[in-house]
Amino acid sequence: MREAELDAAAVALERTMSWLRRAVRPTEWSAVALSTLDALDREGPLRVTDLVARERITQPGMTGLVGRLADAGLVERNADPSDGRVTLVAITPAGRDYLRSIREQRAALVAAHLRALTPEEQQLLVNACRALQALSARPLHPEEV
Amino acid sequence: MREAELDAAAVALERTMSWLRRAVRPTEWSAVALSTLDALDREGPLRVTDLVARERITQPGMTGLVGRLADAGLVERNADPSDGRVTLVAITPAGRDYLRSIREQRAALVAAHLRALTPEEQQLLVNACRALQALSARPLHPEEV
DNA sequence: AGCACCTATATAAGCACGTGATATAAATAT
DNA sequence: ATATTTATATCACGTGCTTATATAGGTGCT
Repeated sequence: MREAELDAAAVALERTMSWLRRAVRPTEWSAVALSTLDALDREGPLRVTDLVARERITQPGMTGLVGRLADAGLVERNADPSDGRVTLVAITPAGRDYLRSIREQRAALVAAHLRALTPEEQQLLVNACRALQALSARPLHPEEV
Repeated sequence: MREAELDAAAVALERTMSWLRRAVRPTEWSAVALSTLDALDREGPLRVTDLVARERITQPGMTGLVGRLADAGLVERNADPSDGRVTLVAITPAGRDYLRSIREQRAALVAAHLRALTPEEQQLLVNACRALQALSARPLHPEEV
């Protein structure tokens, strides 16, 4: 029965994800691009290979994305002094600004919807915040499922 | 301060959405396609225009998507007896089967991650289920944000 | 040192799935 | 009846991925 509850929670989360996709205004950058910027913002400079492992995307896809982000000035590519093969990707101030503006805009939209829920429902979601953070902090191993 | 809590919850939800995108295995069908199938499954046959209003997609895009789904046998297009212009789109049994298999697979993956959280965190998420359902049931007006 | 192999990234060609502009056909209004 | 509006379809195109392959740097063995 605890299993059933967890399954129900998983389904609810998945459906909420779908709702969020429809709720947020599409941006000029793809979901992968935003997620990549977020990773660089929170974890500092990363190699292309690291980003490939994080995002569900192929290596050439990530190379192309990094190239477009660099052209737009949102990230910069630097050489790794200790290994001539790798390119270290770092977010720029402009990238941080852009990311923050998107986050604020989306949070405002979602918060507006939250405000329309009942106070009890709002409280339940506020309480669940910690758990959501723990969940979304979980690393993803490519071998699973 | 309640505002701040709601904002924090909104941010946590948004970040969880991003995590879910990375967590789930990409399917042969796009997120829009799955969301469209879900809408047809839960609300019954809909017109192309209804689907356009639900999903963040243009009308030609939806016409194309419906065409591909129909070619794959997941939906069928029928004429509306009361209005010769509209095509009513309905999910087929094969479409339902496919949708169910995806939902089960994703729920299993998310549930596996939930099981790795602390019991308290699990309980918080189980409790928040009702609120998530209420949130994801909210209709989206195109004029907002 | 020299050679084979491995690893990190880049390049190239192609395809899926969107977009905007426009066409067509049915309904509605005058 | 004709004009206008509405619902869908078609067309040409672009972005952002994909797979396959190339290139250049690192590693290990003799």
